[in-house]
Amino acid sequence: MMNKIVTIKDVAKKANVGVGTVSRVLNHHPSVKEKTRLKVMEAIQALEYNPNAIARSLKAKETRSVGVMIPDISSAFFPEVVRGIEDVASAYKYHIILCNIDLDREKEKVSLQMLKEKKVDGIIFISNTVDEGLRSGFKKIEIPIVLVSTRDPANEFKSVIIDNAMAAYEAVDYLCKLGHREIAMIAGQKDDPNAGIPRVEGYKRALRENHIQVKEEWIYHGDYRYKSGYDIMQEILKKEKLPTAVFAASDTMAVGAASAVLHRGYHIPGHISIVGFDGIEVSEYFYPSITTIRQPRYDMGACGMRLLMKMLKGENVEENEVILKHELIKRNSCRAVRGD
Amino acid sequence: MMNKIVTIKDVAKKANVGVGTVSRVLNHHPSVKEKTRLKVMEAIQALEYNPNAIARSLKAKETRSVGVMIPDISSAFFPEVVRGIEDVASAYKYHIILCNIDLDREKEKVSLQMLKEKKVDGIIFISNTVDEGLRSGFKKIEIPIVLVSTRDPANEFKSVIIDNAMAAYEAVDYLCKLGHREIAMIAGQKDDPNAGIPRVEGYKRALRENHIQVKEEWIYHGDYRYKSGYDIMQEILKKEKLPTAVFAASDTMAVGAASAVLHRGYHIPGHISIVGFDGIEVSEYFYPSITTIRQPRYDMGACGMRLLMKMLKGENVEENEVILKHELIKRNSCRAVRGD
DNA sequence: CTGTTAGCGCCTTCAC
DNA sequence: GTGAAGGCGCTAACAG
Repeated sequence: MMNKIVTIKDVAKKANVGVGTVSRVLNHHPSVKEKTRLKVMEAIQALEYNPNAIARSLKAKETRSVGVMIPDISSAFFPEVVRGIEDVASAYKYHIILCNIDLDREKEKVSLQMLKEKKVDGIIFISNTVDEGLRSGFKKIEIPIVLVSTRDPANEFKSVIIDNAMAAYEAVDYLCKLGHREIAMIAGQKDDPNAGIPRVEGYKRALRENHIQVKEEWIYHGDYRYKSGYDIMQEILKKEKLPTAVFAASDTMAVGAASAVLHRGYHIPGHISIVGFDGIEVSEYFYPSITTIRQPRYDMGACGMRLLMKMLKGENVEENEVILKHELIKRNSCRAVRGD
Repeated sequence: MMNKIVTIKDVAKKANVGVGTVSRVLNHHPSVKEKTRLKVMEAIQALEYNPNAIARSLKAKETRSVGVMIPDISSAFFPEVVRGIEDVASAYKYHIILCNIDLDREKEKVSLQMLKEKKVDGIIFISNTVDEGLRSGFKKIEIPIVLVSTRDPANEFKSVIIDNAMAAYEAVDYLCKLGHREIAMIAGQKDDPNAGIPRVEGYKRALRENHIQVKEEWIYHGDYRYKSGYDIMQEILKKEKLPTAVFAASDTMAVGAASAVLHRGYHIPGHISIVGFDGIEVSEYFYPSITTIRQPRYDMGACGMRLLMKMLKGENVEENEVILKHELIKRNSCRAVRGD
């Protein structure tokens, strides 16, 4: 049920003016005599009138709402991104409609259809890869769309992202400069064009540039979650030759790996150094705190939303891909090793 | 900008029927001949028509949307609650409008006004205390409202919550039964009727029932955040006489406290045992994993939303306060101490 | 400056 | 069974 119905008409009657005048007052139209404006305002107060955004939307053909499609709000990486989006949105008097997609193409479709019917003005799509089906779905809906923390291989949509390869490079280079030469990697999925492949690339390049041979068998693939980090680390710890450092493609895996190390009775960073990726809170709260690459999650959301707002206002947006700066945060999970 | 405009009228024309008939088909009205139904469906397909939820809402006086007012989506406790809400909402074809309130009464007002104008059908209000201003705001808006993880002292609104006093009691009783007699508490704010006061009460009752004297100076007050846990623990560690166990009113503070203990060179649980509260992920991922009280966050959200749905459908809801079950999760941060 | 009117897209009587 | 018409609350164009 919607609210009690005090309409613009009631206000008009009460103030002895036409509905047009009330509308003008509401929209701060300049051409209203101060005196009548006051009369109208009074009536509005008296009747406790508030405008009906639905009716307004119907007329204006804009809803001041944007859809936010996200894998899972309860996954540690995203809440901060959403917060960034929401802050910018509410500054512009927009609201967001959250859709949890769970990396499920079917849910994606359903949500997209829903957003279409709810007539959102734009969409922010987070983290999942953009495949052919999605791309055509996006094109059909004919509203501005911004990708955050993912990119469109075909480059048809604007995106906000960090330079994953570069970030991974810096993380691993840091370990190399610390003297580590035996560095394993707990990577993401092999076929993830987003957080998977580029981070492995960065890892390899850092090794090469530091004249360390890349050993493919030291690259393990997890799913960014705690358990996979833990399990893979257990695996690593069984080997004859242990690495002196491990680079994980997510903080959650890094923490899983760290727990496995500690559980086994080794010391961090005494025996093994660890670097994570993302900069979520757990990397800071873990003991020892984990060195990591910080992704500017809040800014990614905020920047994506600002971009979308520009597009909604019809402003020209030149850049097709916004690369935000990441940051290597040095904490207590890494030590320098002596060369011998 | 809203979508391209293919309206019910276009469909009607294309199918050679009246708009009424199209509407009936859309709403699965029984009294439509199969043959015309097919004709209409065809036209819908051909034109790629999709209904305009805005227009529908205007007519129907319901938007199928609910407002969710939350302190801060980027705070660890809430995302899972929101996920629960969203899952139930989308099952009913509702969507949610997220508002971050930051425990700021002014933002609260602004958001409430916004939700009013957007004509949400109901509101879920999370975690903040319900004061007089808010209560009157809620009453004016005249739509169903459900409180989650908080309650209304005046009992005018339905709520979904756990038994905080009981949960705290169980946590501390567990420590007592393990043989601890020197148990400090890192509590929440003194005046928080929600997660503050009841948890202290539970702590005290557990001590009393285990014939342990309550020492007020062993009750410290933090703000549920990491730093306050860390700082307070440092304070505690400076004392002559150390407690053998610490009960924190949030996992985040528990982890902060644990870090301080480890940083100081003590062992957990060897020297000091720790119990947290909430059951957020960090309590599980920390090393050693932290014993805690799990709040069923997802269910709290889902249950709150189901309650709201019932109210929206006009069903009678007898219970005024739903108490969900918490759970003591025993992990590796507590040890038994020998009586002497 | 301000009142009146015609829709925005949809649903719902009310006749036929 | 189905078409036509009225109206949900609002804005914008057109007169005055």
